[in-house]
Amino acid sequence: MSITADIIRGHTETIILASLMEHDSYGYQINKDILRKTDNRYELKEATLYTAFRRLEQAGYITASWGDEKGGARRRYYSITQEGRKACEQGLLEWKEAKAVIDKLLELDQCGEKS
Amino acid sequence: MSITADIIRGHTETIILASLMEHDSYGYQINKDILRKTDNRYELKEATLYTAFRRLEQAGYITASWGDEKGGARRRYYSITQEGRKACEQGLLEWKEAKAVIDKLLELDQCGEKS
DNA sequence: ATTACATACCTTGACAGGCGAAGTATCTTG
DNA sequence: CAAGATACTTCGCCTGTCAAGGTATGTAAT
Repeated sequence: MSITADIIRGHTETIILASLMEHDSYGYQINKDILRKTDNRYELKEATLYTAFRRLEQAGYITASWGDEKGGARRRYYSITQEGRKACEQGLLEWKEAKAVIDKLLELDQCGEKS
Repeated sequence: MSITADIIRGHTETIILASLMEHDSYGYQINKDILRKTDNRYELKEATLYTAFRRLEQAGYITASWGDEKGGARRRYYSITQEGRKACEQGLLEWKEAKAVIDKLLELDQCGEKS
C-alpha cells in the first residue's frame, strides 16, 4: 500500500459514492471491491471507511439500513440518494479539475524526466 | 478558487519541489508562478506555503538563504538539494500511481456520465 | 503627509480527515 | 476450541491546511 493517506485524502467520500452508484452495498464489501478494482494496490482503513459513512449519512448523501442476514455478521447496507448522486458528480468534476491543475504544476517532465 | 484544500492536500510539497526544479526562487514568486501556471485557478495559502518550506527544509530537501536586495522587501531564496530532487521524483511517481488508482475507482463513467 | 496597495515574510491556534488500536459479535474450518 | 474471516464501532492522536493576525519596505495616489 504505497499510496499515502494525504495523497488520497479528500477523495474518500467520492470513491465511496462512486461505488454506491453501481449498487447498494455494505462497508466490508465496498472495501473489498476497492481492493479488487485496484489490483490490491489500495483499500480504505476501517476507521476511515466508517467515519466517512457517518459523514455521508449526515450530509444526506446516503441512507443506511440493517440487512436481515440469517446467520453471519450483520451488515449495514448503504444506498445513495439523489443528493448523493449530485455530490458524486460534483466530486468527479473536482477531481478532474484538481488532476489538471496538479498535472500542470508537476508538468510531467520535471523531476529529471526529460520529455 | 474552486479546488478544495483536501483534494490537493499532500501534493503541496511535490508542487513546491517541482517549481524549484526549474530554478531557485522565493516564496512569493513561487506562489505567483503557481497562480500563473494554473491560469489563476489555484494558489497556495501563505500559511500553507511557509509551513511547507519549514518541513522541506527540515527534511533536507531544500536549503534557504536571504537574498541581498537593495531596497524592497527581503526575500528568502530556496534551492533544491539532491535529496529534494529524489523526493520530487518520488512524489511524481506517487502522484501517477494515485491518479491511476483514483481514476480507476471513479471510473470516469460513473456519476451519471454514461460514456 | 497620509492612505492605500503591492511586495515579502512569519506565527499562532483551531479544525478536520485519516488511522492505529482496541473492542464486540457471528460463523466456518481445522 | 483455537484461529481466522466476516462485519461493524469508537477513542484519541497526528498532521496538513488555513483564517487571522503581525512585521517591514517601497510606490502611487490623495
